This record gives sequence, C-alpha cells and structure tokens, in this order.
Amino acid sequence: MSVMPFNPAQLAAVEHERGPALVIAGAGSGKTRVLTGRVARLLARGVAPEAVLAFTFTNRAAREMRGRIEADLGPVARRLWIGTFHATALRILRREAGTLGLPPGFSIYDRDDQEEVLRELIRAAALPDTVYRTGVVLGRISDAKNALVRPEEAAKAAMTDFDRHVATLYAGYQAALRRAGALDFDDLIGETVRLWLEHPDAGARWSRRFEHVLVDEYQDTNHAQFRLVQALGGVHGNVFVVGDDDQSIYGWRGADLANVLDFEQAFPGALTLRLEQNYRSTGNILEAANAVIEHNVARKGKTLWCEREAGALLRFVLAADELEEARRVRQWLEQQTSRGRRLSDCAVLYRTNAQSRALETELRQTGHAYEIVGGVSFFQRREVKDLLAYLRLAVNPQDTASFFRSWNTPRRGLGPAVEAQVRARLERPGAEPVQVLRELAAAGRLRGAARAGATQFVALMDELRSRRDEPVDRVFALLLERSGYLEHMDVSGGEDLAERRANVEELGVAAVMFAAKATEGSEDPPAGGLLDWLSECSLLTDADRTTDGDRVLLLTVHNAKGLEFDAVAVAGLEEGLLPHASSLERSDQLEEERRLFYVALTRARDEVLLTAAAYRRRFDGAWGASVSRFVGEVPDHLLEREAPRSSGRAREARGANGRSFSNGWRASRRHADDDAPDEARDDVLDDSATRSGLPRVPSGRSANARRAVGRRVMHEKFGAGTVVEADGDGPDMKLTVRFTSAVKKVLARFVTGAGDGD
DNA sequence: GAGCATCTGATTTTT
DNA sequence: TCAGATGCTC
Repeated sequence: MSVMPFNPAQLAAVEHERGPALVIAGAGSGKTRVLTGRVARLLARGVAPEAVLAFTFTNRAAREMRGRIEADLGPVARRLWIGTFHATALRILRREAGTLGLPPGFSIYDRDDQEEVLRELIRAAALPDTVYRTGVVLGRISDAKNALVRPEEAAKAAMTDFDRHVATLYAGYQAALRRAGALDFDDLIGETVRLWLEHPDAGARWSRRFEHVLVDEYQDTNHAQFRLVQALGGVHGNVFVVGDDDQSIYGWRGADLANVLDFEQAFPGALTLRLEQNYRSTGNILEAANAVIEHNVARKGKTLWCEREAGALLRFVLAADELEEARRVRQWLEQQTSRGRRLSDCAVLYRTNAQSRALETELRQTGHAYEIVGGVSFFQRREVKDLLAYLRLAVNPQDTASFFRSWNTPRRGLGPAVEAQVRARLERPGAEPVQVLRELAAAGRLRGAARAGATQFVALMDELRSRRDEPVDRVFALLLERSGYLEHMDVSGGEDLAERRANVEELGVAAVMFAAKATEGSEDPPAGGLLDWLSECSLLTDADRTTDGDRVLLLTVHNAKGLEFDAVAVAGLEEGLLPHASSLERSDQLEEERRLFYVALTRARDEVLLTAAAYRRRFDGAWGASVSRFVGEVPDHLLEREAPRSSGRAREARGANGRSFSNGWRASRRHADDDAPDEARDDVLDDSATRSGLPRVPSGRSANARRAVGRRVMHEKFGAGTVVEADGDGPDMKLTVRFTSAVKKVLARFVTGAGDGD
C-alpha cells in the first residue's frame, strides 16, 4: 500500500496549503497516510519541524506517526510535536507551570488518587456515600471540566440539591488538588486552555510557535480540546483535522460531534474534503458495515466504496455459553493459522474487558499465544503505584495522596490517629505533609512505633529528595533498598507474590531503559529526569505497552480503534452487551453502540467472525440474552449463520426458560422494555454444574518468561545486559535484552543467567 | 495499630 | 465472583 499513489482526494488533503481543512475520512480510507504525507509535505515546503503540532488519540498512534515520518525523512521527525492531547498539554504545562502558579513538579492524579481525594471530602461533608458515589461525582466533575465549567459556574447552574452538593464537592476537590499541587487528566487540558484565558501573552507565544496544527480522530475531541485547538491554531487558521462521524465512540467521555459538524463555523473558510474509498476491507465486509451504519439517523452520511473483491462471507456463530463461544473463536483462529495467517494477523474484539476472561482461559489451555490489551493497567497495579508514590512525593512535596499512599507502606506504625493530626495541620496554606510529620515527631506528639516510623520515613524522603536528580534507575534502586518494600511484599504477599515481584522488576527495567534513553539525550527540550519519567508513567496506558510477536490480540472495540487486522472476531454480540444495557434507553447512546459495532467490523481486512452466547455467566449466576440487533442489520446474503452445536448444557439452559425472540435465534430475557430489573430471577440458572473453577491467569507469557524479565544476563558477544522482554519457554525463549551497546533480540540458550535459578 | 472476618457493590468503554 | 472497604478483636 505504501507504494500506491495518492488518490485525488488524498492528494488534495496532503497538498492543501494554508487555512483550515476538515477531512471526513471513512474507515480504511488511508487517513494515517494522508496525515503523515501531509506532515512530510509541510517539511518539504520548508516549515520548521518544531512548528508542526499533531494531536493523536493514543500514544501508540503518536509513536507510529513519528516512526513513519522518521522512516521517510530521518531524525528530523524527532523534532516534530506529535502526541496525545494530554501529553502535549502536559509538555506545555511543564514549561508554563510558573506562569499558571503551579509547582514545578506538579503531580498528575489518576483515577485512584481522585477517588481518594473525593472520598475524604464526602466523608468530611457527612454526605451519604450511597448517594454520593465517588464514581458518579467524579463523572460529573469530569463532564464539567470537559465543558470548561468551573465550580462556581456549576454551583450557579445547579438545579437540585444533588447538583448543589456535587458543585460543592467539585469546588472542594479542586481546592484539594491545588493544595496537593496536583492536576487530574482533565485539568491537563483545562489548565492549558486557561493559559490563553488568563495569560494571553504566554498563550500567544505558543500560538505563534506552531504554524500548523493537525488533529487525528477529531470526532472524539471534547469541548476543552476544541478550545485548545482553537487557541493554538485560531490565529493563522492552519488547522487540519481528520475525523469520521461514524466512528465517534467517546461520547460518554464528553466527545462532542458538534466539533465536526460546526467546524466550518468555528474556522471560517474551511475546506472540506471527503475520503470515501476504502483500501482495507473486502467488498462483503464493507457492504455489511455500510448497511449497519445506515441504521443511524444522526450522521453526515457517506458511503464507503472499494475496489477489492467481495471476499469471504461474514460468519455468525451462536454459542450456548461463553465457554463454547471461546472455543469457537479458538477454532476459528486455528482455521486462520492453518490457512497461513499468523496469530498476529488476528484479533478478538469485545465490548467489556471482563469478556476477555473466558477467551483467555481457552487460549491458554490450548497453548495459543495471546496478549490482552487493557484491563488492569500495569501502572495501576498496587506495587507499581506504591513505589511511584514515593518518587512523586520526592518531586512534589505537597502531594498529599502520594504521601498517604507511601507513608505506611511498608508498615511504620502510622495509622488513623496520626493521619488525623497530619490532616488537621495540612489545612494551613503551604503545608507539606512530610514537613508536618517531621514537626509532629520533633514536638514529641508521636510515641512508640509511630515515632520511630515517622523518623524513618522522613529520613527516607529527605534522601530521595536530595538525590532526585540522579539517573532514574539509580533513584529507583535507592528507593527499593531503603524503603524495605520488597521485604514488605514478601511478608504480606499471597499467591501472586511472584507476579508482583515481577512487576516491581519490570518497573525497574523501565527505569533503566528510561535512564539509558535520557543519556542518549537528543530531545528538543532536554528530558529524562525523574519528573519526566513520572509523567511518562502517568500518561502511558496498557495499550501503549503492546509487544511484538506472533500472538492474537484480545481487546475492547474502543482499544481497537485505529488498528487493523486480516481477521477479526467480534465476541459477545448480545442485547445488553453490544448494545450495552446502559445505552438501550437513549437513541443517541444506542447509535454510539452501533458505531462501536461499525468500528469493530471495519477493523477487518479479509475475514469477520461474529459470535454471541445464549447464556453467559456473570458475577452471579447465568444470564441469557437475545442476539444483538446489530447482527440482524447485516444483510442476510452477507452472513453465513452457523447453527449452534448444542451441548447438553445448552439444552438445560433452554429448558429453564422458554422464551425466544423474533430474530429466530434462541434467547431469553431482559430487553429494553423490561422495567422490572430484579424480577425474572427464574431465568438465572444454577451454574454449579458448569462452574469452571479455573484460576485467572494474567498473561500469555510463560511463568519463566515473566520471571526472566529484569534479570541480568551475559551474552558471549554482547556482554552484560538486562532482559526487557521475554516470550516462550525453555532454551527457545525469546529475549529482548538491553546490552550496553544496543537492544537485541536473542534466544535464551545464547545467554547465561536467564534460567530458572534464583 | 495490625490482622482478620465480614460485607458490599460492581461491569461499559479510557486519556 | 471477587476485590476492596469496613468493622471487630487483640
């Protein structure tokens, strides 16, 4: 595909000279090529790389875009500003922290930190936590921030008592974050916009710096992000955005399609281009996808076409339960590989992360390599967060959440009583928790274990602070050595101790690699200190950590956005799952679910397998659902339906409740018009006969491979190195090793020290 | 304050 | 089911 010339529409987009442009780019229409091609064109025209800013939706997309440009144009690509909205905003904020009155080492609070802050506030306000759930309130706060609504404005707009309390919590939350010198994800965008609102001269500097602003996945931007784009590019108007209203799947996160629909108004004189030729999928897949999305009312309307052959029919399998579904997916994967595909050419997509479990078990038992993208992220693991909390506190002494996370882990005899004392003193403006603790200890307000523990903790933090400018791997090693964290894990760790140790080791390897990268040091602004590493850890997600290798990817449809595969299985096509139960009542939400299905279909180049399970084990008992309406929207002549291979179990399930639905596939209960949610217990099966009892397995890699990561090894030719990644088992285990000279892939049998022994 | 037992609520999707 | 939060005992 890379040798193919641009088609006329693509060429017009690439060559577009100045002024705003909106490119409506259908799935598989080559928009990534257009974006990279355009950046290359700009550079060729003499635009300085530092003056080009491109927003992507994920870090992975940013990396890929930079990689492609670098492959064509060389190291100049490293000087481009390419990143997610959050990463780019952070980059600006780190330079403007002083202007905005933020501490230089401000922290980034993730979901856990946010919840902790909010829980404390809800407790303090004596609000019932049954009504004021952290999740709900945080959602409201996030909505407000995405719309750039401040606490005072939220209070003014409040209509109900609930709204008013939420607004008060929002204000308190924001104040607590400021006191802690912390920003949450939404603040990264909001605070950057504030730069233009409150410090126009500083904002203008940035607007002048970038001559061209490009935005990928524009349909998924929210209002705050729109304002940022407008602030950065509004003056010169060289704003080039690419999006597809049919692939808008982040409405729940505040994405506002109005950004696309009103683009011409926001950027007068905008050129609109449409890319409607699909280069990815077979005719059948494309026809199916077109037919499905036609059911949506709220869309600009476009029809993708392609020159590819019709190809294979899409296949649909209705399984008795999720175990059979997993089995059928596995068999389908085996068919793919027997026809010469690699596992890495295939992916299994689903609506919710929980669905990965059955698939994972099946693939693991049958020895197929797989990788789960998403779920509990590496950086969310407790041991990882615990250790990073120390470092965050070393960089930002105001960081209360990190303080309370680290001060008594490992146990130092510091509990609720001391916590109350500390919190009381933190009310004073400018108070820093470590300092407060130091004073309490000095004033003799602590006794026994607490006193010794406090002294020890304060000393540790002093040392970390004084050495925070050393290479990050050394600071990390110091932390491990002095905190006693590993010993603490050994004592308190359960069955997953080995895995948790491996996570700590992996974090250590990440530190080593980051430090190594830093010494190469060719970044535009010098980067590579502790603060930069912590920032990177805050913004990276699991999806960014995917490895290469021949394995099938298991991921949510959301996570699959922007990816493509030869063969795609979409699992769990049931009413209540896709479309999800929470979106059945509102047509706009239902349409978003349909777009989700559309995105799933259009990930596939050649083959699509659709599966559903008549019954699915949920957290309690079994659950039956009818086949998703979306399956019925695929024209019959494109779909090869396979009768369920009924097992005895399925028959039992059927006997338990005889309802069936009009789409002909057997199914059961609870659909949109069923408004008595807790009725219908009669549908819940006794699942004792089929309970699997299988342990949850965290990864497709062998235990040995996981253990090998982080280990020091010797290689005859390359010398000493650290294992960064490992796959497989035994002497054929494939290792990625960072040697002093370079990172190399080697087989385990060629190194010493990577074996099982400890 | 630490450790253990019990309870409870959660499943949508993520930067 | 299961992880995390809460409550109780020593």
